[in-house]
Amino acid sequence: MPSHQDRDEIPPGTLDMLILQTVTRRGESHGFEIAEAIQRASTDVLQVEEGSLYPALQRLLIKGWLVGEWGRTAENRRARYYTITAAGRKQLAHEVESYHRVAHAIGAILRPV
Amino acid sequence: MPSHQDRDEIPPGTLDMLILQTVTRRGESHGFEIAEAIQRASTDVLQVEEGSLYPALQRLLIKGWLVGEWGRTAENRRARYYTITAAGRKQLAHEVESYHRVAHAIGAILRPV
DNA sequence: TGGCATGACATAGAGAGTCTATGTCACGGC
DNA sequence: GCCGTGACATAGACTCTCTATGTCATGCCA
Repeated sequence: MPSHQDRDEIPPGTLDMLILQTVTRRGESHGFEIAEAIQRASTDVLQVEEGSLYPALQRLLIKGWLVGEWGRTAENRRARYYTITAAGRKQLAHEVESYHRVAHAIGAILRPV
Repeated sequence: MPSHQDRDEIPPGTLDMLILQTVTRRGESHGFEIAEAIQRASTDVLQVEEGSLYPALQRLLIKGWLVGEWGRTAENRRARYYTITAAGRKQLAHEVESYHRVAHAIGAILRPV
């Protein structure tokens, strides 16, 4: 039977980018939704643990890249809904650009002439 | 004038893979050569600091993925020459495969339908 | 011959970021 | 009225890269 632990870890430094991107695409979302969306969009390759998710969301709030607002889910649970800010959009653009530049450089090393 | 600090950092977790790949391509190499080769192959996007390089080489020695042998450079400086082992080749293959799987997943999130 | 820049390796400590494990709290079904 | 569950939260361990510093021998050059 296949291992139940065959998911990869989120590469350090990329979680913030993935969260910002997910909130940008989905609009206002709460933590659980964001984590699920990342896992789904990665076809189950990446799984965001709660112990990584919530500290990351705090960072993004503190830096002003997200704003949070307490609300209620469809099942009437309390939840914090996050929205991206203008600064967050700018930051996301920077991170995506940097990510692609680095990924391209690594690709050049892995696939030498 | 352009900033002289516009290089990106090596993403945590990828340095070992880049070193193994570089030693595989170049054959027997010493530390300085490896760092320079990575920087060149990345078209100067990535720079390996000595404080990252030597601990990484120690890790790879301890894990048995590289073997090291003291020798002399062309300029008669002492240097440690590293060669990849069979286990190192296997490990490199694993890391490259995992890297591509994760990169693909992240790409899917960044470029949504 | 004596100082000194340099090549090459090495280590200590800081800082960032993810993970595991655990805890809290309120809703709502039974 | 209890308890599973959704959702948020924190503490601590661990990994890894960086900055800063140190060592040591070679060979140039005054």
